[in-house]
Amino acid sequence: MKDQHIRVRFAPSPTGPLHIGGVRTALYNFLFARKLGGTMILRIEDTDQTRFVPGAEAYIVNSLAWCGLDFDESPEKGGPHAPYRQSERSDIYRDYISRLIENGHAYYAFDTETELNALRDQAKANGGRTFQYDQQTRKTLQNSLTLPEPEWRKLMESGAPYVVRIKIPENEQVVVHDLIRGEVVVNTANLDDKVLFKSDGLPTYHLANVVDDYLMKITHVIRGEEWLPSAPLHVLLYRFFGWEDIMPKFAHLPLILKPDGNGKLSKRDGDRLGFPVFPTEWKDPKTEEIYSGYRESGYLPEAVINILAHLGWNPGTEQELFTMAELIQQFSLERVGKHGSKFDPEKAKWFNHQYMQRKSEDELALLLKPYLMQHGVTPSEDFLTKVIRVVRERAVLVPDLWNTSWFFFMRPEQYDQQVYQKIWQPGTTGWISNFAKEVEKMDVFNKDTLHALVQEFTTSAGVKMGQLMNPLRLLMVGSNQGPGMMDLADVLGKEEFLERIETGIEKLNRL
RNA sequence: GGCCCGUUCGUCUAACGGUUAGGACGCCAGGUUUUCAUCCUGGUAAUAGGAGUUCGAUUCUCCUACGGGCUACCA
Repeated sequence: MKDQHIRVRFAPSPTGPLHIGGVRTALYNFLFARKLGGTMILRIEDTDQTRFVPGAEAYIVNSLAWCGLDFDESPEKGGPHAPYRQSERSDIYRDYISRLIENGHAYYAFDTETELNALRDQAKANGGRTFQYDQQTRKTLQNSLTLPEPEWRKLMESGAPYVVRIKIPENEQVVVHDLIRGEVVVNTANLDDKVLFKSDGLPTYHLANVVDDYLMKITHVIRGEEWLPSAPLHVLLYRFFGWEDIMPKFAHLPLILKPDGNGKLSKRDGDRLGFPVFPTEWKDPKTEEIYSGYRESGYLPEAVINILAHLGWNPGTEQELFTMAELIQQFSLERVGKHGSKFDPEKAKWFNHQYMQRKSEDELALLLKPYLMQHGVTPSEDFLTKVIRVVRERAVLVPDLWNTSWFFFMRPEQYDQQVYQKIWQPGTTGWISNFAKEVEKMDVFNKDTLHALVQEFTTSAGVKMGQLMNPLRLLMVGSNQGPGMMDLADVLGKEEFLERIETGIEKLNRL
């Protein structure tokens, strides 16, 4: 087992954007493969044509790429087991389903969806029980087990729609060995005769994933917990095909839950609660609805990865921040927890802040550039660096870079009225003008010399620091925001500093 | 309803059967910053309940409660 070549797959269905739960599943597969020198495969599970959403596959690939996750084999990259889209593999499944029928492990069923739905409604009305197509009820339904062969053959030839169902054996214990949960034992009496092959000629997930995992030589199936209930069915299929001894190992990951209330995180929770659930923005092609993404909200991909890695997994140390390389090195399935985790948007922000602080000045400048262009400002590199130095620590998300620095590039147009009312006293205009005159005389203008001047001025004029500094800030920024007053003045420079005092006082006096 | 999985501070989590039950986020308080944040220091706060096994259970077993998942010709 040690020297076996690890092969894992991430197998989404292209029914829409991938939310962060799916991204985390992809991430854990990726980390597992990369750590053990294995192969990471993307397989598109598009056997349900009715749920196909245009653009979803590209979204999945691109958004994972943004997160830093890539594949060794995939639909676009190809690989030794191509094609990697199940819709392009339908002939393969046809062969395998025939084998199951020949072996007596599957059978044809002719009951229509409407008939079965009627039975379900009836069962519900009668005693709250759910109708299942299983070892009991199949005896009373229309299938190749109950109908004489000539009869069901005739039905098929007449073009009647049919499906193929697995014939679940009676009263057997099926054991699933799960790397995260240990042994899960289920009696076949509780399993139903799931459809393996639909009347549209395509397999269901259950058949397709088992056949493909076998053909693609998958060694480990790492997927969400929602698949645990059907894992015994999959084990049975491996057994019926005679592949049980080379069956992949299973690891069912706990789910990511809503931050409030209960239940698994769903696509609408994000915009309902004010945080993204998708890695990148998604526009629903049908409804035109827009779902926000981490990228567009100003999160860094490395932060998103760190958040997800740490949601359900921990290295057993007190390390919180990881590079992808560290994750690859430290990841192990053994240290994945068993229980679901509520997503914490506040901690997500904290992670992003940490990564923002780790960026170099050049990297931050690059992140700020789009906002500068958008506002038509073209500062020198030197000035930009100075600005970044004084605002960087306040940036939690990428847009904060601009939100906390715009006033370095543009003069304030408006002045916060509340702040004005609060700090502007009868003598303020006079003090500021006198102070400005002193500033004008300065030969060297920087944070130290200005600070010295402020101290000297306040003492001799008999005003408090705040009485001078707060109005100055309002004149520079238009509000009570921003970096330290001395840093602010230092970056702005003497000329601009005085200019803003002059024009600002003019504007304020007109109010 | 049935089947399966789970349960340590509000949240994410750590703890070979022996710890004052640790860390992180949040929150609260103080300090720095004469703004707002950041930052620093400190604090608050948990083993769901009940039986058992054991010299000793957060840790093992069972029951209960609660939570979650599944229960489609969807994945």
